[in-house]
Amino acid sequence: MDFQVIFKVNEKIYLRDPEASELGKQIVKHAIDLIYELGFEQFTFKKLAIQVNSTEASVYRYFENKHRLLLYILNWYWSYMEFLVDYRLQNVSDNAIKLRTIVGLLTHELPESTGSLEYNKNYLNQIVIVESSKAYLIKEVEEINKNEVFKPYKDLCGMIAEVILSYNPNYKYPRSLSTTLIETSHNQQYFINYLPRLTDCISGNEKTEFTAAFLGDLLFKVLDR
Amino acid sequence: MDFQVIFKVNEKIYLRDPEASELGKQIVKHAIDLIYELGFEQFTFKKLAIQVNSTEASVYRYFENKHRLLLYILNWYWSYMEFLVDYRLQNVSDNAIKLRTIVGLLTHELPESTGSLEYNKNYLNQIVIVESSKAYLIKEVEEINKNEVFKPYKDLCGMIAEVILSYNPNYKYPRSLSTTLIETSHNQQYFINYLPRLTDCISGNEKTEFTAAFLGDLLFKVLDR
DNA sequence: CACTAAAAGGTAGTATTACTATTTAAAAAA
DNA sequence: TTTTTTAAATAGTAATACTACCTTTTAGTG
Repeated sequence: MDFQVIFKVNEKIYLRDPEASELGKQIVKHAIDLIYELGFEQFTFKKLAIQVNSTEASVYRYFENKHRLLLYILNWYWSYMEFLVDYRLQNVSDNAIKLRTIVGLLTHELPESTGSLEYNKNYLNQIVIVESSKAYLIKEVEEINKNEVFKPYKDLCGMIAEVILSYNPNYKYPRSLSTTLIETSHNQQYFINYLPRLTDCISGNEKTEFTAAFLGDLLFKVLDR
Repeated sequence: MDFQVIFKVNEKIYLRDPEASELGKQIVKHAIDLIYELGFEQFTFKKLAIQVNSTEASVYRYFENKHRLLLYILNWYWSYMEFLVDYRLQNVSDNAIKLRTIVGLLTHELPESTGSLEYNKNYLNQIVIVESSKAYLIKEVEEINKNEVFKPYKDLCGMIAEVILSYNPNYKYPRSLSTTLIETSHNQQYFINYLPRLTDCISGNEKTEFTAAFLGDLLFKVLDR
């Protein structure tokens, strides 16, 4: 069984729907490659235009600026993650297993699918880890928040919060714990690779499982009393 | 009793010691004001030069670029926070009280001192909340990490980790929990103000105490079993 | 099928940003 | 006082982040 899932990203994020044209699709696809390669700071529309064999001005037809393009990519990711969580929790009745599944999804690479024009999931994952906080840590948050550009993140947070409450209806901070889970999964994965002294991950071979172990331990200790 | 505390910031961070001249001090002081006011993205050396009645090139004599200047400010903050933690834990023998004191320090504004040429502590606090992750979420992390520019952060993390271990010697993730505490304190304080649906803080009047309550609850549940 | 309108994309610019090389001024040492 | 050193300003450049305007392509209509 293999199927393609399409997400409609909030149209306030873009000027012209990148899904509606070949150039648009190339822009998003190559943007993911380039942001991964250069980092968001060094990434420019000029460099992106060269990659897609087009011009800077044409990229500007699709996105107001590179921050909007990042938001587009992250909205896609958050929507996809919410879909994955929902999908993987189907037919699971045990709330503890649900929570473990969520931790697993937040701390591991996205499943690679066979669809042809899909994004590089590994790159996407790294972009989420390194760049996602730059989407909201800006002066214009309140302004752009009015356009619901963070709705997919809030929805994902809400969905996880519901599972937390199902597991322990008396817990007082389901949403804050949910965002802590998400943000800490990014932080720890980043620190393990670049600033390991900020973590307790010592050997290289436990890298992939460390964050899940830490977050799983934390989550159940918090909810089990 | 009132005294001034001076911190020597790692000299690899600057080109010329800003503490050694009047212009240098003005640069740092006004940088804090401007980064607070404009956000790090909109902050430029040109704008800073105008504020200190000098020129762009003169600012460049002190710092290689605005990222280094941010690092300088954060190093100062991390050192100051480590000093404060150490100072406030003197003569406290109860490890639970030590942990509560740490949570309090991480979630509240820095104490305003009466020293004349000091920085605006409120602005500094907001800069830490909003901009600190931008200091390490960059392509050059590994490169600049070699110059020990994150040492004060690691030291603060290490000091908190020690208290965690004193409270519960069996806990397996003292450093990761320590960074989680620090980073989550920033995240939650930010979300409460700008994206409150990502938290469980509903009424405006609990804003100041919410993060401490959430983190205190989390910390002791994690360490008490 | 020709003609028009609308949409998509490209050309060619500008202001700002992020720097640097060179020059001048001020302070310290001889 | 003169020389040397250090600090700061002037005057640039290349790259970035856009914008106004023009051309091409596509779609719709008589």
